[in-house]
Amino acid sequence: MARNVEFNEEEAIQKATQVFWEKGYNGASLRDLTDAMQINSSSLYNTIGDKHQLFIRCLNYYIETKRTMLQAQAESATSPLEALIKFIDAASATIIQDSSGCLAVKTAFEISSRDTSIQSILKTDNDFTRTFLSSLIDQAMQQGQVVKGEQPELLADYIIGSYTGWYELHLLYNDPQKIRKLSQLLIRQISV
Amino acid sequence: MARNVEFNEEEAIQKATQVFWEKGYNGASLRDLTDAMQINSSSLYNTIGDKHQLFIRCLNYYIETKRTMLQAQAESATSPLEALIKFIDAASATIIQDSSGCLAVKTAFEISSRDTSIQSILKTDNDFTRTFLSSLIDQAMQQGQVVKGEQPELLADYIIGSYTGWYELHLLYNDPQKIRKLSQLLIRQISV
DNA sequence: CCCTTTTTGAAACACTTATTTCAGAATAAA
DNA sequence: TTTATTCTGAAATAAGTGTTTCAAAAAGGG
Repeated sequence: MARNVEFNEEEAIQKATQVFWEKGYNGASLRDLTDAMQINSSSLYNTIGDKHQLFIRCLNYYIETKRTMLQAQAESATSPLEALIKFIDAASATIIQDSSGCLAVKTAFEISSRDTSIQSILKTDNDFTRTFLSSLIDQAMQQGQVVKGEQPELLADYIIGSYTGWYELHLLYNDPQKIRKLSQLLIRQISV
Repeated sequence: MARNVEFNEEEAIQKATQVFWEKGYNGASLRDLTDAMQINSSSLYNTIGDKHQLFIRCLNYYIETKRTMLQAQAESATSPLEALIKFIDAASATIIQDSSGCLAVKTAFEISSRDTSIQSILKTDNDFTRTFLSSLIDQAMQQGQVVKGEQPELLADYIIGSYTGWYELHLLYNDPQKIRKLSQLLIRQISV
């Protein structure tokens, strides 16, 4: 009945994500994006929408990919504390690998305070991670592997916040050893 | 002999800082900036320079102002641990006040990985804070107010990193109580 | 006062921005 | 094969970008 879409939408989103990741939302122009996606702007506007809608697709794609990776690491653990440690190790390893930082964190600082729809995506992701971590912390406390006396949710936010801090330090110093030491210190602080 | 500059340069830098702070480097247009500074772009280019040079002036102005404020708090303390606690409290209070986050941290995530001159300004500031904090930590350790067994410099980075993390959490949730609890948790973690 | 020097305001600059238009190409059901 | 529908490419759009130009205004020493 009608012509089919020629490009692979998921591949195009991947390419665009890379551009936003490197240059940020404002730093990435539509030409940068369509060049990387190898599609014409009319195709973009016909299927995905405008720059903002494209960014939301990319951000969701990035968040889902990353969450899957981090949790996969934790699931191979044999105890709650080991799962926590694996999660933290995976997080620090990711930071060391990605030279341009975390798209979610970058976005939080670049535009989240001026764009509530994006803010809410990031909050949802944070809420998810907090729930995941505080469940692990709660289990680890009951097994005596993590010091009781602190609220699991607070400790979860503490871990999430540390992760953001490591990203900044890595962006500035590009010193993998620094990040590894900080992540090990965090593990020492929460476990006993 | 010749005409004088009509505008107050420091006031203009202050106004521009506000704009960069709210909108980020890429998000702030030259018209946004000159409107706020209430000067013509020719005056800007004649005295301060282009957008990049203006930003560097603003970033330095911001960093110096903030550093002065935070250290002033610490200096009124009667013991190294109290100085640390006051520094951390002042940091969390600042975060809660500033609805648009920290310009230095925002800049780190927005452009520092692609702009070495700005990266180096941020590094110098971080280095300065680390030296300041690790000196306090060292003194507090010798007085038995902070747990020995960790390197003061690592703990200093730990505090700096936490601070960045709180900023992100505050940008997303705008929940002062959350930041206060996290800063108190940090104080509990380092002191004994 | 004049004269040199510098600053200012308004406009122009060349280029980039995000977005839209539309003729022609591709598609697949009728 | 026709036909209705949708997609694509190239171009056009209008507004915005950072930056420069330049005549006129201001300043103060000679």
